Amino acid sequence: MAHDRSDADQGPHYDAAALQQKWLVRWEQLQPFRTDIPNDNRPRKYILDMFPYPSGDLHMGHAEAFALGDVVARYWRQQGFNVLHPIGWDSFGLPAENAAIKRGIDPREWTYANIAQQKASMKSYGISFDWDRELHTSDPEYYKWNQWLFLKLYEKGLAYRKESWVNWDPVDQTVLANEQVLPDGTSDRSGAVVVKKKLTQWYFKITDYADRLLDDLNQLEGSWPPRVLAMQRNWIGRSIGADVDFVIEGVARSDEPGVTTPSRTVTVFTTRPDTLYGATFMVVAPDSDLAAELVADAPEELRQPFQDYLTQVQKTSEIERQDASREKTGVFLGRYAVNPVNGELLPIWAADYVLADYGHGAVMSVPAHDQRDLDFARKFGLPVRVVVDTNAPVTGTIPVIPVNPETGEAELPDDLPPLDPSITGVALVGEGRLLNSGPLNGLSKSNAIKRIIEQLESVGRGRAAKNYRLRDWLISRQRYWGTPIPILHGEDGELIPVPEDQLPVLLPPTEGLDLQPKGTSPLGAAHDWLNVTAPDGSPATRDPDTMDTFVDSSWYFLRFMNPNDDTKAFDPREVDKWAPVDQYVGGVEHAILHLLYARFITKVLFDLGYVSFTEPFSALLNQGMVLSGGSKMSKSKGGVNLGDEIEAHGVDAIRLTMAFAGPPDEDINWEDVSPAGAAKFLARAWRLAHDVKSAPEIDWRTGDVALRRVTHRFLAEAPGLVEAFKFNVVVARLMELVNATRKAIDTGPGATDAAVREATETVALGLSLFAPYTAEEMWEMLGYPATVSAYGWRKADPTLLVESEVTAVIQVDGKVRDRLEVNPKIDPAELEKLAMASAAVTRAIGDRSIVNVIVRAPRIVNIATKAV
RNA sequence: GCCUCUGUAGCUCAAUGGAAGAGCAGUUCCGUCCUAAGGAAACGGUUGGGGGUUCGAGUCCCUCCAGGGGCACCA
Repeated sequence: MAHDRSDADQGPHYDAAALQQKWLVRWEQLQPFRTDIPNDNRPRKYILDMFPYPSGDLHMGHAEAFALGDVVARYWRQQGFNVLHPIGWDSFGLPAENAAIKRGIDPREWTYANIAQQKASMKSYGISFDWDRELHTSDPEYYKWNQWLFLKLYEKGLAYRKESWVNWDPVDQTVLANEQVLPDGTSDRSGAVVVKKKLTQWYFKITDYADRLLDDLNQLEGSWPPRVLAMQRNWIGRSIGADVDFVIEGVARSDEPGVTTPSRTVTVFTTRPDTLYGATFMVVAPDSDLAAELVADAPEELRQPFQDYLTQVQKTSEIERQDASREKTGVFLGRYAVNPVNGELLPIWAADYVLADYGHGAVMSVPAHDQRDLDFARKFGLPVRVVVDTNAPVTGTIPVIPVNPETGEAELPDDLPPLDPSITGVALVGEGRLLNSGPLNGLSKSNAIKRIIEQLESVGRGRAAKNYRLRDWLISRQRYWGTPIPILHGEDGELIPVPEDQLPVLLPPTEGLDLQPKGTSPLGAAHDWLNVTAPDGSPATRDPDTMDTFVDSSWYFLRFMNPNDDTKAFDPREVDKWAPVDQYVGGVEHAILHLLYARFITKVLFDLGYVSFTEPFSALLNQGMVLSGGSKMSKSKGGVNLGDEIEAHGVDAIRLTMAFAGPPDEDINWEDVSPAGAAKFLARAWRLAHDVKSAPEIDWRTGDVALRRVTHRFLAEAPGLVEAFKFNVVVARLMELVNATRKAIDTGPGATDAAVREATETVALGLSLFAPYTAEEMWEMLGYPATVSAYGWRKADPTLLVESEVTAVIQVDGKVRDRLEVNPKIDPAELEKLAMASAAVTRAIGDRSIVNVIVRAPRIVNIATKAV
């Protein structure tokens, strides 16, 4: 830390700012982290930090993520690996466009100026990136390959257009993917409440990969954080069940007397086909085509109520609609479906608890065994039939439920038998034997499901089926600053892919364009750009939308192997050498979005034969957030500013603070950590190197054995700790080593001892993972040429790890009665003999008889006794 | 409500089923013209509660409590 010292005789000062200035220049010259060393046959590691959006300056979140990722990268380099640790910029996207609009400048200008600034901050932050591989997704040289990727998906039928209800951000005036809508129904970008709009948009068919995206998560078990795996599984949301076909009876047409509409079939998806005999009505989504179709043939007096209901539903916000506690609403459509197993007529209702875009937009309602259906049935007086015996007699009586006289609340006894759901209002969702179900009676749930599916299949009225919560990925955006979609629209509306050799479709200049969001793409107004000639000579227009920027980031990790190749997106040979990414590092905010898309695109590229692996990121480390006062730190909220912290304590102290704060995946409370403490520790470490009074050539074996043991324990322990991401523990161990070395210098063998040099060099090597400036300086002070990052980790000497004597604990009935200093290789029988000979032990046993003696040499002997 | 992770010293965390530890902070002392760096010592625990398995449990099992995260009208 920089001190204003008036007194120059105070001894050596650790000056972080000076070290930064000195080594930043040296590293620029030495380029220690360039990866493309020819004929390098060291084993490889691909360590990747999620590339940042260029917001202009480094913030706390980046500082933490990059510090932690760099520990891993530097560690593997130190372990003798050829490490690829690249960095790039996720530089397309809304913030740049919005900022540019606000300032009246070109988004390019704003973006690339930000990158220049942020790059400088990142360089001084000392991350061991290979800057030669830097890429920008907003460069035509990059987004050309987004377009290539789009065309590949299009050829494969994985990119398609459809009209659908989409999420519309009314502030940014663009559509959003499902994944970009937060659980509270707001946009993850603008924070605006998302509304539904019916639009024709481009989608990627990620649902084709739902099974693989789900099943392959098992491969990642243990190397991805459990919560991310859980979130992905939830998001994909596979349900297994059956499709059941119901015939809907024709109805007499009101406009043409005597004419009956033909009957038709409606398929519903259910996870509980075993309860089919308990179905008492059917519900369709009010906003589905099916509802409109059914009601069209319904009696006149039912059509108006339906229209009113639909209008009301469409006014309901997504947030409200998803509130499960909200009272059920719905209207009867005047139509009936025939239950395929018993011929019963089920009235068909429209209700907004059924979603149009899940399953078939219709459900069979089994109110006895589904809470939603039961709520609905009770509201509208529909019948309830129990078909599963959930392990207790079903009664129709209302039990007397004791009421707590103080609180006035009902106290339900634990052994309350399952009751008629139509009375209790509680659906019976437990498992049990089937009843009231014809041939299914007496069967268990799983057998009943098997049997009913067979039964339905044999009459062609149903089949086993799967459904997913996952929807297709909507990739169109009505904004300027993104990758143009490489499709032409012909005169007759036909879709014409831009030929590959005409890529990239460049973004037109912003001159004359109004980028102000207005609901349609600004590119639509770029007439010279928009109107083109199709390959067959006919006039056509370009697709005016741009791609979701998550397309850009879904494959960028493949581009780092040859970021400047203008002949292909990536080089499969080079990719094979490095990918998949051995260690991916980034924030948990991408647990679904980016990671799911990248996994999807990787699988597509695998199927297309471009890559030989199906999962892009073999291991994932999620760092927590940096919090201040309980909320995420950001410039806008004021409070602690990264730049100020670095100014005050130095880069190394901040990086060390990040690593030392706790397990990487936990949030950091800035109030709980002490960058000043970290700086103090660094100064202490640095002073060791200053104090060492021996030459590099000195033979460590001549050094003080006690200190050497501490050093070698650290050498033995640290690698495992780093690999388990226990960086905070490594730092704590480093502090112990520094303390032990200090003690050896001041009150032990002194600064000339070989063990002091060995320990100090080990501190420098260990610190080089966390505090590169300090480590580099220490290394130089210790008499070695730069850079410390070129030196390997040292192997612990096993002879220094075994103690010459260990303490064996002698217990009687689990209580410690004596301690013996013994040879670690002591024979169990001998240890037992020694234990029995102990006076303290004999005393503890007294007149009790020995029933068992457990000997675990050399650690412990436990003598179990009982009264005679 | 469901799923999931986590509860050990003031804080952050260690501890192949075998003696409950470290770092930081705090306390006292030494040092100093003053301040700080530096040094020394001691303090700090019902391992969230309760049950079980075991010769032996922070560790394994059950249960409850607390906190974090995710999902939640997806049939």
